[in-house]
Amino acid sequence: MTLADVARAAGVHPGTASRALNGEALGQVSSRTIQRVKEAARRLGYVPDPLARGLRANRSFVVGVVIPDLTNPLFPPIVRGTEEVLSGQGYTALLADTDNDPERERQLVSALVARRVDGLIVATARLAHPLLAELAADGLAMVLVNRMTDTVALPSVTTDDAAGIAEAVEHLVGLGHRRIAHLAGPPSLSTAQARLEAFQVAIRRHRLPAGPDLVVAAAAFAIDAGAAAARQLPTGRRAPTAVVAANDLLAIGCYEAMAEQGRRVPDDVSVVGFNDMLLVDKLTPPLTTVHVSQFELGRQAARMLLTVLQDPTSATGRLLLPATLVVRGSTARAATPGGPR
Amino acid sequence: MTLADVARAAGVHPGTASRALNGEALGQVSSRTIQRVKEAARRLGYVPDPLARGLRANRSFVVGVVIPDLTNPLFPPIVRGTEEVLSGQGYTALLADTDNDPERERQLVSALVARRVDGLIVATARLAHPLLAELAADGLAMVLVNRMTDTVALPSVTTDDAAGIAEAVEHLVGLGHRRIAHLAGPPSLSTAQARLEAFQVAIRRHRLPAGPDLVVAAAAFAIDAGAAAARQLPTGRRAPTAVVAANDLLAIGCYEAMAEQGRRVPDDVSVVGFNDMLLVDKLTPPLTTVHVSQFELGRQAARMLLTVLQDPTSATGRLLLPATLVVRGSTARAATPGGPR
DNA sequence: TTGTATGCGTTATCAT
DNA sequence: ATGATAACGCATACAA
Repeated sequence: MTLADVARAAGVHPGTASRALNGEALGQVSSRTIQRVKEAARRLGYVPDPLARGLRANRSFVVGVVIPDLTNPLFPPIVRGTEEVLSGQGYTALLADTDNDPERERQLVSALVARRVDGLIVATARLAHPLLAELAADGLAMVLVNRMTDTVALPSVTTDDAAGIAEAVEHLVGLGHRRIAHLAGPPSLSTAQARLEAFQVAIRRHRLPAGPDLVVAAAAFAIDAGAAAARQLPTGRRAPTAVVAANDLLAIGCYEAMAEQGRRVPDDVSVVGFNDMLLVDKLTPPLTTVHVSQFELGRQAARMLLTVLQDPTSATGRLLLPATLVVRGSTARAATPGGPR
Repeated sequence: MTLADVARAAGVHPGTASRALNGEALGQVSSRTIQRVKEAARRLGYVPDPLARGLRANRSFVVGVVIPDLTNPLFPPIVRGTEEVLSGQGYTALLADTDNDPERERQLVSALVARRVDGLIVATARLAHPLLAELAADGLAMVLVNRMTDTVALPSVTTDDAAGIAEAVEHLVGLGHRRIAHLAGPPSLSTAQARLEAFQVAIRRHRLPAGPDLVVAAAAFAIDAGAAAARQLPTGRRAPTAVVAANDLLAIGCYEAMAEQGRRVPDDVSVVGFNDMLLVDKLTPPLTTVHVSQFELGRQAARMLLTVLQDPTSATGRLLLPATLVVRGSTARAATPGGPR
């Protein structure tokens, strides 16, 4: 079933049939012919060939979704969100999992570009990211999700990290904590940076102790890295009574490190995570964490990209989605040394 | 950079350039020209256009990956596995998340077919699955992964469910358990069916009590459904001392139900899961479960599909990947009533 | 408003 | 062994 078949059945020229089916916007085809052509198309079960269309029109109705690691529970909901709104608008998602490897990312992205993707939804942004700058310079439509870039201003949909961290610290302060530590993420990522800065702001606002030993950066957003970092927190008298982790995985690593040191959560030390990842409510104790709707992150990113695709002149900026603390069992009132037991 | 550019740079005709770059198999082009063309292509950074190639050759080098729910931790590793081997062979993965909705599945699959996918990797198979039968009848290349179909014989890569369940029951019997229950999955899925059958076989082999109250099917492979099912297990004297869950999520639901009933895991009741999902080793107690390499499942499925695509006459069957028990903290020696305390 | 012609980048079939 | 040419299915600039 090709366009030519439909045209023949409708008794018009293929070119006319094409216009009848597509560019209604231009309104330069008689409504009677439109009816005839559409009817014929329906009757013949005609379905346009995206390949031919893409080859000719230079658009594919395919969007590339670039993910650092699908195995990280953070990202599947994002992908689902994008996929949902994209497929609703006739687009499909071409998935690329970079495995956190910039080299692999380059390869996969060129493959996507070679396939003439109409745009990219990128969840792999690092603060310094030459590749993204190049792509943007080439005029490729692009929306960042979850993480942002430092070097080049690109449309993005991220979490309101600052608000989330502020709320977390507020919560701990309310419980009487004063020595609060931060388990930061890898400094190359905007999420890590934003949460660290928000933490420092909150600490200053509440005039809490801010020794440099109370901030340790993990090498990656992963359980092991979180445990390793948590082991470097001060112990004994200088030990924090609460830890704000930049991410749930780091918080889980913190659980492990605390257990090794014989410190109980939350009796001896409170722990707060970030993201409200799947299953963290099933841990012992259930993790108090900053909830983020990853799903909504994906949906909004897709919407933003579609907006850009449909009107390249439309203004795009940075959308920050709300983050709210959900209190579970990993935070408790600070033990007051010398106070009531 | 088009093929014509490369041809001009190499001083040959585009047709020749095409042959030089592709059909080496036919060996009908002088090796000197091959060198020249390849050199020119490399120098110019030529990358073939998959759309044009697909339009002409009637293949897209795109494979559709159909997933029931990317949010279920079982599936991301499978997707990654497929994506890894596909991208290694010049293919890309078009992702479709059906959200467990057959209607949505139909839509998404037609979209994939319209895009001329060369084949499908399907993780959504139900035992009775008309859509898959239709597609197979239409000659679409297809490999099932994780789940199989009953009605039509399709190439598949799944877990050796029977072996895994057998080992789990063996382990429990070795710990002295005799009243062992099974938390089965939804009967429409091959994985649920296979695990249930394997459980019954094992029970018979060991001549264990097999009351019908010791098998409860959950409505879905989900935590809530698992908890609901576990609540229906007998309590009191007839209560099982061990539960084999068809899936880790069901096992987690079982944890909850047992906690509600005041029964401790593993002291009062042992629990075994299936899949060795992410984070189940961080639960309290860490879950004893049957480990399956979902990643490998995805890789092998992709390999099988590529084999079919490259040689449609090649024999394909059912590949069963090994499943091995990993013992953690959720299983313990059976309390021997009247025995030593 | 509709028809005509051309080209998107490749590959396959012919001829040389 | 290579060159010439057509065709894959569609969209668009131009002509009518």
